[in-house]
Amino acid sequence: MAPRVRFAPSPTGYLHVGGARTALFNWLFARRHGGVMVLRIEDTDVERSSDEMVTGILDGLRWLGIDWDEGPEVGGGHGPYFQSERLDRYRATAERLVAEGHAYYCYCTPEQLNQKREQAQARGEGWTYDRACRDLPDEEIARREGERQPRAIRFKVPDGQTEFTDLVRGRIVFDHANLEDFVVLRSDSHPTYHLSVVVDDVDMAITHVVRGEDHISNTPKQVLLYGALGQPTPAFAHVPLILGPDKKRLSKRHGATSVMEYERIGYLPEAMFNFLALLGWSPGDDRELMTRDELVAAFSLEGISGGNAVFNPEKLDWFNHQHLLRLSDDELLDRLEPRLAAAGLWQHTFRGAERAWFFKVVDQLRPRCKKLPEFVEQGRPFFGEPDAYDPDAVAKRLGEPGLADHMRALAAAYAGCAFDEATLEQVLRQVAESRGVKAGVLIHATRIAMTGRMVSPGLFEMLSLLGKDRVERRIERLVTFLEEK
RNA sequence: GUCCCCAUCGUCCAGAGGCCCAGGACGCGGCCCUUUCAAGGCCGAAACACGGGUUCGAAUCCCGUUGGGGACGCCA
Repeated sequence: MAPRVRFAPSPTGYLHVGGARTALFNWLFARRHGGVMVLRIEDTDVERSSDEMVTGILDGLRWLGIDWDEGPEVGGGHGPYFQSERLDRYRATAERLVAEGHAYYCYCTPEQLNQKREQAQARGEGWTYDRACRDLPDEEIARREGERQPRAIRFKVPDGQTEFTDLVRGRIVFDHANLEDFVVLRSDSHPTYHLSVVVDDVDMAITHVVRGEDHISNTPKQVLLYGALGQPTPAFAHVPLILGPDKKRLSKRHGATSVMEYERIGYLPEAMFNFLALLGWSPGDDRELMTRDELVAAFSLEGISGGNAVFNPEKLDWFNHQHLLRLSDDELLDRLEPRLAAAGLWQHTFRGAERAWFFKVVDQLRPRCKKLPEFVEQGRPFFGEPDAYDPDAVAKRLGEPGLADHMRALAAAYAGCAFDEATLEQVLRQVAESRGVKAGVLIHATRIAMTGRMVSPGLFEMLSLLGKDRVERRIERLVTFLEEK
């Protein structure tokens, strides 16, 4: 049977890297086995959920290339896929549990419970619900119902143990003594997570629940619910968490955690995808740089490691650089256009007459850029005008006596020569020799003339790409600058 | 406090009893290339948390300790 998995985010925040990786593992598993990827929005927390967050999450998934077969915007035969549209299902199920003796009405108020909890904590003890309402006499219940007293519905946890097999960790056993009679339906008749997740996973015929390790301790409660509802339990796979450098759960204070933030900073989705996939999982061999298809082909839940993983930004940068290096010219062009346009450096001719030239420039930039914005900055001398001369560059490289004259001589020589790299280099070296200076003096000065900076792609490649007019103009400008200095 | 999970280089992983005085990658150091900066190539430093078992033999299995993480809500 084809597996059915789901990613079920709560729209109380943007898609963060931890959630993205969970979604990614689910997706890889579904695609690997020809299964179905379901996207479900868990918006039962009315207070904190918002539509804006829903779109944000969908955008994040789409950016990463994680698509879904059933869910928002695509529909499917097991919907609705928003929990807020399924409230009747949860209520009916909760009442059914009560009717069948698996759950009971609890009239304790949140205030009372908080008080008891705080008292216990003050004593340094944990607190679990004291089952005050578990065995209320029928008349008592009838009376309170008659008075329409607000009440929640709690699951009646039986004595014993619950065990389940986790696909990444093996057998896990919980003693019911450590489980409390948890609420399944709140007094406002909204379901809690435990109920809604089980009802939905049953309704949506989910076969494999792949989620964060923080859900392990919730699992026995849900297994109990499956049992009470007479449903088989799905397979579980709890994936490790992503940690910050301080080994604490990754959060805002560690820097960017929103997936779309990485898009904004200039990371490639394929790099992010590759990096995230390898964070806590490996194909079993030494491969690291992988395409989406290779990852799908190699994926297995067994390859997920048990320990938490620290998010390593340097390695993400490396992945990004490697994927940048492997992008086709056209793909790179597509991703660069909006950024160049935003910087006022885009010409429509880059897709037409100057297309080949554009790609040559980009080839020079590629090995030097780890993120997209660097193409804009380093490409500025090619696509626009050079920056103002960097004071450090001026101080370090323009101090040679007679430099203005040397540069004038270079300009004169360049005026009459072919503009290929080899000739450009040969001519420059000849000028340097005839004037009795080291070639480096002219090279560095010319680089500053072209870019305003001390670092750039190879000088002669650059000169050739810039063309005679621009090279002459920029050398003249430097000469003027030197003479006025 | 109770319960659960985890434990190989700084970091991410490989390793499913002998192939391991532990392999790859990022990062770091050095060298080469070189007009700068990268890229690239080569070399190097760097780990089986600790203690008991089991076994002819343990990074690999078991127990304990320690350490880290997670969960204990009418949040998801």
